[in-house]
Amino acid sequence: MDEQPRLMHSHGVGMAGHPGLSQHMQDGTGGTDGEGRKQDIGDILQQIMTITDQSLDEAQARKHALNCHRMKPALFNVLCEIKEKTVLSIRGAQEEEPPDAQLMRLDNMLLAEGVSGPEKGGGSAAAAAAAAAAGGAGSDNSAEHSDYRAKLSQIRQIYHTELEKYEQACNEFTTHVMNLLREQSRTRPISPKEIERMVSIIHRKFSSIQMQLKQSTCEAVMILRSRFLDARRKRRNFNKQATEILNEYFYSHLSNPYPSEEAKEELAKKCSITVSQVSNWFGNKRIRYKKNIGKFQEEANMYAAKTAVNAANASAHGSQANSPSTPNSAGSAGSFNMSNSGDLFMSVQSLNGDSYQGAQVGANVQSQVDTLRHVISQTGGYSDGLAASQMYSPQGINANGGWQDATTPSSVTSPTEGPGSVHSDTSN
DNA sequence: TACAATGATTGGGA
DNA sequence: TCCCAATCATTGTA
Repeated sequence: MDEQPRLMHSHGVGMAGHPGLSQHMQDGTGGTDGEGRKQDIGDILQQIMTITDQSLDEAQARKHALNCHRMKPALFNVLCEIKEKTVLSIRGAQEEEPPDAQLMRLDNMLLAEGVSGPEKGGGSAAAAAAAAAAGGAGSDNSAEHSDYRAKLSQIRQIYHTELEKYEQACNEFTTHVMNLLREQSRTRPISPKEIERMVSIIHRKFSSIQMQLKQSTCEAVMILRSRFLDARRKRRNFNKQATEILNEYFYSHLSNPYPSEEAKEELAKKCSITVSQVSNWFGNKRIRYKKNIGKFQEEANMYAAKTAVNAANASAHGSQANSPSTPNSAGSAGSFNMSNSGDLFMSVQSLNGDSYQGAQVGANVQSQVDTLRHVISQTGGYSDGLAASQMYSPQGINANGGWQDATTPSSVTSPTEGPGSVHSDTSN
């Protein structure tokens, strides 16, 4: 550091732009003193040239003598400036580089994924976004979600550790090089500008390493994310109970199989699946049912009978028509009410054989029909519902291929429809 | 292994 | 935003 003032005092003014040298030579162009100084410079150059031939001690002594020589600053100034001009002509074009767009993209991505920036929220937000994109969060999904977060956190930790290492290494190396250059500036012409340039070169090199680190981190996040989403894409069939619950709801609301948001949530809870999965299931079911009604008739009959039997059992026990296997089995005030609606009677009427069922329903189902008739006569008050249900086609699909209007009599005819119950049929 | 069943995704319409 | 329709991709079964 204390060598600094000895290197270059100023730039640009004086004879040929070499103030130090000019100061010594300005009055010497025509006099004997000038001749003497030229001789001095010649001596210095000669000494420099021969310094390597001397012994170490001798060289050290000579070095010291040179450092203290009155012409040294001037000579260094000249050499520095020549060097400066040469280097500038080579590197001038590369000096000012615009901020790297690629680096900015990487930074933005790392920030968005929660790898860089504040830890809280970022990663989980990205994971939540990924979860939402893949259809919500169930019990399995939340396990995957936490797995995703754990892995993301691991990536984040590695990234920050490496980044710290790079920064530390960069600082250490920069300091080392600066010290080295300052030390060397005693014996060779090195300007502060050159040291600065060297530092910026080092920083550039390290930032390119940093960019590689960022790129690798981004790649790791992308791989993690795609794996996470792919795992979600792998479907698993719903378990039997879930399918039964969904089917029961579907067939008991056949005139308008559009569960409300509350009903979907309830179904999702009962089936241990997500609301999106419930929506998907109903979407698929409606279309597939409509496309091939005949194929689903037996299933429809079975669920209608099942629901009716459940209703009968519940009725026999003097309570509402709840069963453990039906969506409204919880029996809580907020649960949706799916049985005993007009839909059920629609199915019951179908079972009576006026339409397609006549030829298809087997003896077993026929006995269920008898049971249902019995249930109807016992529970009473259903005649209105029966009449109302006659407004619908057996499958609840109108002539246009769509389901009946949402304002179906199902909610009107339902004898157990309480004010607190959530009826999905009004959702559309 | 072929085929059916089924959950998920995508694009378009209202 | 929800739904429909088509389609994809995986799972289950004969």
